[in-house]
Amino acid sequence: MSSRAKARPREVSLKNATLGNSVLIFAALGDATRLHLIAALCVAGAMSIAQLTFGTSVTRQAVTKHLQVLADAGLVRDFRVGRERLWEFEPGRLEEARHSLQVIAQRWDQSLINLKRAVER
Amino acid sequence: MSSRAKARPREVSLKNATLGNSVLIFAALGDATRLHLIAALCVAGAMSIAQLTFGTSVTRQAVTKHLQVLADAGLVRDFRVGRERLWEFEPGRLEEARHSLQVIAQRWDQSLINLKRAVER
DNA sequence: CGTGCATGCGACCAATGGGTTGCATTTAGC
DNA sequence: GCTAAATGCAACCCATTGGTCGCATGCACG
Repeated sequence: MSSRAKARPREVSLKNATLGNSVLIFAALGDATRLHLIAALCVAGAMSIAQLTFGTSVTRQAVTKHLQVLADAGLVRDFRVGRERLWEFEPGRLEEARHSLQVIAQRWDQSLINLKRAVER
Repeated sequence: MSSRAKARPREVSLKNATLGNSVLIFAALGDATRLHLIAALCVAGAMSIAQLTFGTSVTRQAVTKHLQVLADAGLVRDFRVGRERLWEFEPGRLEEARHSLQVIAQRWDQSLINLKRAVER
């Protein structure tokens, strides 16, 4: 993915590529249970659904659904081992989300600078 | 709930302070309309509800609700000017969210390092 | 080759969230 | 003082989400 291509003069809008992509990620992170799952995968590496369920107060099926949401956001990935399905953390997307936040913050700073410059003129 | 009790020496928790605080922020950011509002406030500074509504495809009341969510997450703040209510972006919390992501990523890196060290031993 | 664990899948349910309409309230300005 | 703009507030609606239960399936392993 990463649709940035040739025709990219200077998109002013924020709702484009950079941020539009992040909505899914932020939404996925905006849930305590899912954040907890990510944390578990972070410290313990790949884990099965049953393992992940142990530690949360919800059922196995609920955990499965949460994992699916995280997968849709590209935050985790799964692979099969025997009769188990292991899930692991995918750090790349997280970095992408962090970058989006930085974009917002920077744009804010730039606006402040512009404002200041306009005042001083 | 959570019937397992005593035999639990080390709470895995990442859900502590740092991240627990961020759930609200991430949830607030996980909506296209709200992200759009933040973007608008970012580039244009403080704006009234009516001004913010112009540009979205939803009603004024919907925008008000979104602003309330953002305010609850500490991402925006408001103040009255005459009969208007102006909203402005609050960069502090965003930085906090970005820091949370970094914490996760770092914990991931650390886990990798630990794993590698354990293997090499 | 049968038993049991780990998971997949679908129906179903309650709560929340995003959105709207309608009406009341405040205040700028003539 | 009256009018109109800007907002507050409450009821209401519907789609999505988080969660459950029940049952089917797949695969290890004795």
